[in-house]
Amino acid sequence: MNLKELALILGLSPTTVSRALNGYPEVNEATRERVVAAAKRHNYRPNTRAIRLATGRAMAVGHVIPVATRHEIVNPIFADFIAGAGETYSRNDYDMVLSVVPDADEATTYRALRSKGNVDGVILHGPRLNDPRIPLLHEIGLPFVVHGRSTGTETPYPWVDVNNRRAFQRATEFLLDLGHRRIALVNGLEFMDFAVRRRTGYLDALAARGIIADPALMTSGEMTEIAGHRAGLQMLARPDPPTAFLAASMISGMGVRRAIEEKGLVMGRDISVIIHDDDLSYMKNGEDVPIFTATRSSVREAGRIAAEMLLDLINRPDGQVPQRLLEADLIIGQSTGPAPRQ
Amino acid sequence: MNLKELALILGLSPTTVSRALNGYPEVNEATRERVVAAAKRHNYRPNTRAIRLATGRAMAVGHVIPVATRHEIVNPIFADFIAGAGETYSRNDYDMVLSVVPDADEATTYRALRSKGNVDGVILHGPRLNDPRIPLLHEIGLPFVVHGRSTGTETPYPWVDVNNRRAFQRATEFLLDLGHRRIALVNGLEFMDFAVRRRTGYLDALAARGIIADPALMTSGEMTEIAGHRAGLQMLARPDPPTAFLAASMISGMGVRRAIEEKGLVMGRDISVIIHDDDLSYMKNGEDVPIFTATRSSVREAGRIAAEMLLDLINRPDGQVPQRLLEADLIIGQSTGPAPRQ
DNA sequence: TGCATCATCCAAAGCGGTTTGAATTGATTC
DNA sequence: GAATCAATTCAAACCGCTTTGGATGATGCA
Repeated sequence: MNLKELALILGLSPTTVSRALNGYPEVNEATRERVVAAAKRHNYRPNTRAIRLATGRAMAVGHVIPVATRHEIVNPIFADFIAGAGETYSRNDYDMVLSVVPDADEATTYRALRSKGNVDGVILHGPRLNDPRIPLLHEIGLPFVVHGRSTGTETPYPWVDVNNRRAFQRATEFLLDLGHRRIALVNGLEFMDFAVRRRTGYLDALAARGIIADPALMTSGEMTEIAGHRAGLQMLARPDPPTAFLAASMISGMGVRRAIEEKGLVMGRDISVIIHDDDLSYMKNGEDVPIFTATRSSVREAGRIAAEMLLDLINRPDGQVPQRLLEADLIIGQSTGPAPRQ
Repeated sequence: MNLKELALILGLSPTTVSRALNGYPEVNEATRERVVAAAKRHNYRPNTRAIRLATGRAMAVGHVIPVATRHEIVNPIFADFIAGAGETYSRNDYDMVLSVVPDADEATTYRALRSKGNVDGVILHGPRLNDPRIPLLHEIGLPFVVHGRSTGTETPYPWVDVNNRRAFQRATEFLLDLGHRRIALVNGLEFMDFAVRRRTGYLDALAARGIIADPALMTSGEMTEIAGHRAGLQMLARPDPPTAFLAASMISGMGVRRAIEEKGLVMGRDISVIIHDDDLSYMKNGEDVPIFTATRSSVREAGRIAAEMLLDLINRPDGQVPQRLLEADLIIGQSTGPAPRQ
């Protein structure tokens, strides 16, 4: 069932039918009702491909998932971000198209998406310091929203980000208030912007109390259980081990916990741990009582916001450059306690 | 730069340029080279929207992600499955479009995808017993591949699945061989097909040794850390606790481990644990030495296979109904050992 | 030489919608 | 009674490609 057939059945021109269904004012209300009824009855649904060609809009948003060719890791927060964003897209009749691309080909992918007209805009994931993709997207004129920020990028660009610096600063202050002085940072990869901001927050908090950060207590790496475990073991094996850890994620925190327990120590009593909790649906930080004390910010919510921003940007490109900073909550769980007396 | 402009520049008709670029035989080889060179020079990329309308094919594959309205969980294996499938799509110039849909609206979504012509086929995720989506897709004639199977569905349908029954049977046998008699099953939700098959494998192995399964040692629930932890605690608190656990995933296994450790027991010595390992990139089961003894099957690989099947199905619909059963490896790690003497 | 064949290219008709510009009608105004 | 106007409707162009059905010469063969 297509427009022409429907028009024939109704004894109207395709023009009028199209207008009736799209809510244009220049069509008699009685006619419109007749058309709408007929459309429902024959369950007519306009062909998306035709609409897209006719309107010149893709009615689709791209998410480019870079897969690092070295360490083939897909970011686990991805599923939840997508879930958040997807709801927004569905509501607005946009498609979400995912491109899984070896990170070396990312630039090509954006260019192709643009010139082939597959999408009206994109969400940029995992921004790095001075991320080259941002000027690239500006250059090719494809609307975009960054999930995160990119330190070093001069020209303004749309983003939604968690206040990572502030979150880790607060977490560090909280540990300091509990009497901890040797606080370890098990950070994400520090070419990622968020990781650098977190380190800054951590360092700021230490500096504010006149504590000199010990490079031996700072690592950065993949946010996996394994990496967290390894970092934890290494640091706890030192002659002057930390009494507390800041871990980059739920998952690396679990690795740290495993290291603590392997050493015969008890988390929350001997060693404190604070994680950053993205509030992933399949990786909840406890139900009523949180397992970990955590800085929490829902990545799903971030997805929702980013998607709304992008659709806005696509539909009125003249507006301001939207930017949104989300504050993380500090959730007190069972993994922290006063620093043990030496 | 579009086809017409390029044709004008070359002094050729759009027809010839189109054919030259699409490798049709009826164009002079010299002409083809000239066209290809010009296309590259002006970096012409045909408009996808136009191709789609003209050819009547969407050049896109849909993945419908049902978001359960009750427990808002996004399946964590999703990211890796997508990564596997996405590679295949990119290579074949197909788009992957994700629809995040409240599970109640799933049927409507398939119907709409079909009649609006957004996709040429879909991957069905998370099949249940007697899954109504399978007859639905058959009815509306949208090519599809199921990731998993659906017990009770009579007519043949295309699928790729892990041999879950066999995997859990082997895991159970392995524990039995180690002398364990009280083996607990921390299963996924048992309206999911894979969970039922796993239970069957577990029960088969027990029955083959003449062991009567204890209902108190079987739970099914969300595959989260929390749920695994809760199940572990409950069972260990019994007067006749299990000496071994089978856990449905890496994540629920970590919950079980936490329960074991909270009880002051040591995993691999006091209590054995075997998990099913989907080989998720962000959740590796150890590097050289696996943390958990596990039945392992890469969900990413499954994604790759499913995608290839689907594209095949789309491009020659006359063929056989493809079905592919993947066997899981049994990986011996540190989480299992001989059953302790009572 | 005449005719069939082949290689090469093109005009034009789709694909299924949207949108422009104009036509029709009845009511209103002068 | 003619002119004006608003309310409706429609024919046709268009979006940018693919594909059908020729057209045009050159070549092969009897």
